[in-house]
Amino acid sequence: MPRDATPTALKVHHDHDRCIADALAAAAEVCRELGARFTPLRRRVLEIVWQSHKPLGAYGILDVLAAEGRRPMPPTVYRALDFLVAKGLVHRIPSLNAFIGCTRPGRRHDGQYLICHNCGTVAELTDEGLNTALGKAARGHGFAVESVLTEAVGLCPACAERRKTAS
Amino acid sequence: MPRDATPTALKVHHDHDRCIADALAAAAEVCRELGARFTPLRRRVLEIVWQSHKPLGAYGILDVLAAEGRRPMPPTVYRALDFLVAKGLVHRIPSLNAFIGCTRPGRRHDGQYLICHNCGTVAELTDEGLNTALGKAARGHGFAVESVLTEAVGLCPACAERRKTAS
DNA sequence: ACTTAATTTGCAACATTATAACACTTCTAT
DNA sequence: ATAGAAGTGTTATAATGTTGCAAATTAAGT
Ligand SMILES: [Zn+2]
Ligand SMILES: [Zn+2]
Ligand SMILES: [Zn+2]
Ligand SMILES: [Zn+2]
Repeated sequence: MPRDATPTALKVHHDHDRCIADALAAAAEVCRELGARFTPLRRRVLEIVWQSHKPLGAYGILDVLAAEGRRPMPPTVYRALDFLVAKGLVHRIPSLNAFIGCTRPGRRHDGQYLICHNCGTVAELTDEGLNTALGKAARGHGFAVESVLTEAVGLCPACAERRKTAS
Repeated sequence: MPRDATPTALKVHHDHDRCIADALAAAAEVCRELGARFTPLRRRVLEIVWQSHKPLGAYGILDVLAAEGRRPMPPTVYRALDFLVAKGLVHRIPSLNAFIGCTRPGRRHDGQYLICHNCGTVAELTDEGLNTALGKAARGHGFAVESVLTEAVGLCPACAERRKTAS
């Protein structure tokens, strides 16, 4: 896969079940490599995050789990999310208080998140050039960057198309 | 002032009272130009935000106002903050749930925020090159960026110096 | 000046997001 | 088997943010 292929979230049609299956398999592999435990709860939370096309909040995850009989309390879900974020399997989008599955798990990376203000989907870019450029600019002022999170708000391709057609 | 002069927050010594006075004067001017009302409450909230060297949360502002006799309720402060953010006088840092005074009020801009994980100060950069680079990358995937917010976490010059000296 | 409309602030109640503390269970390693 | 570590369940609470309506203030028109 080319380094900057268009993020799945920006593609109109794709086999999302496959996305989920791949993500879970990759997560299991990452955990195995890191010696971390990919427990049923963590697996299920990751799956729920991936099943949502939009970023999902912790309480949204709780609702899904509640609907399927389990009745976990907030700390349970937050702990699973903390784990998934720490292992780089999920990203938190601070401006949305919500989480999305990482499309490039395994390697550590700083992402750029493209948030559609019309449909709410979020796509993840990983442009290292942007990060190094910021690192350089900050360094010029004596600031040593360790991690970066970029949130862009705008209109996704699907919504732009829809808007054009409607007019 | 050169376009990318080092942000005030990264300078070790400066006359912060002067910072605050300048910011309030600039805010009054911006509001006048926009035909917006710079009421005492809004002015006071902006002042409180500027008086803090670190980003301040809405409830932190409430505490300051409460300590001086006034007992405003959360909506009062949130509305003042909404106004100040809308007019570009204050920025919200989502990952901190907190606010900082804008160092370049007036012109609309997307900033990069340098958050020191040691002392908590935040400096604002405004590197348009970074924003246009992200805009271009996103556009390559069909996404039309409208606004960007970049949060970098790392070590500020003062803390780096302190750490070097201590070792 | 007087009236009216719009904006701003006060206030009460509530909604959402996140964490602390501790008990209990499950897994891992010796 | 047993001890320690890691994970989960549970209760309660903290921190952050919003809705809706009433009262006060301000701006604008007559
Ligand atoms: Zn990622
Ligand atoms: Zn969209
Ligand atoms: Zn600014
Ligand atoms: Zn610092």
